[in-house]
Amino acid sequence: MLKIAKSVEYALFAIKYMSEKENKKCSSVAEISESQNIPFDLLAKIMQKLAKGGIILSTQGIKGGYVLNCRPEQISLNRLINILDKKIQFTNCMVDNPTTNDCHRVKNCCIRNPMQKIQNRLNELFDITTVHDLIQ
Amino acid sequence: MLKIAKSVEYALFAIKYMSEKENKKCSSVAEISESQNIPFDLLAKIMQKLAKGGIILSTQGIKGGYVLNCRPEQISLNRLINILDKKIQFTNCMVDNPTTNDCHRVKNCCIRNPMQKIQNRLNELFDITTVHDLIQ
DNA sequence: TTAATTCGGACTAAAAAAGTCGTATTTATG
DNA sequence: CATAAATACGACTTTTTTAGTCCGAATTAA
Ligand code: FES
Ligand code: FES
Repeated sequence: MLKIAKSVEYALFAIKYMSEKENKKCSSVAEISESQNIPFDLLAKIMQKLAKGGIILSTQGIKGGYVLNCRPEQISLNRLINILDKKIQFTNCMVDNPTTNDCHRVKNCCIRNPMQKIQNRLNELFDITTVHDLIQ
Repeated sequence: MLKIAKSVEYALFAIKYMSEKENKKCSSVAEISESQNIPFDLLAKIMQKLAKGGIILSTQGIKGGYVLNCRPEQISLNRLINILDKKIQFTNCMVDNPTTNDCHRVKNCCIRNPMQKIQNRLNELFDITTVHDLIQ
């Protein structure tokens, strides 16, 4: 089944929440988790990845939390997916230098090139789609 | 990870094999499985689905096997995916009449419409891509 | 000092995909 | 008619991936 990971879905709702927060106040994981019905621990991990990925800024300690570091218009779906360690990889040979370890057919794989082309189209689609497009 | 199911990959190789068979002779699962390095039992199930889906015709009994029932140009990737019981479903709410059972957010889900649009684009892509495009 | 918060890794559980097995049915051929 | 080689079909197991949980540490406002 070709599906978008739940973590990406959760990240979208979290970003939406933060983007609607008045005058750039930061939001705690607890706050987002409760209001958006997302498991706390899971969301905590997602937020840490978003912070590492530069999408949000964190403040530690009591009264800490997260703020958006850029506008949803500036975040592509593809970037979000990458930050959350998810991948678009149609076949095992869709990597830079595929070895027989990736797939034994690699030496003489007739589907590699055509598959790559479709995958590229999907990547383009995910590149031009912004988080803003998805949460408005 | 957005990936194409192995069964779809296997089906492509099987169809390629059958399409290259001279004068419409039928191919047994054993024959395809060995030449294409695909687990016998798994391929057997795939072939049965392809037969039910009308892509290939089966002949039972000794000297039986499968023949293509249409040309690879006439089979879209989407059709192949559907026949093999795989789905393109980005979120749980990407169904005809989503209930709160599919996802509790369904009543007021802001990502449903925009997600549906991207998913539609992917479906279009998979509709215009034929098996022939993938195995040449 | 304390309590609320992020940080980060290890772990478990659930779901999906991949693969295996057993038994029945079909049919060409000796 | 008996046999062997093939498909038919469903149940089952294993592996992989995703989702979710837990715990202890570090940070910091009050
Ligand atoms: S599918 Fe295996 S190498 Fe391309
Ligand atoms: S994501 Fe749950 S209803 Fe759309």
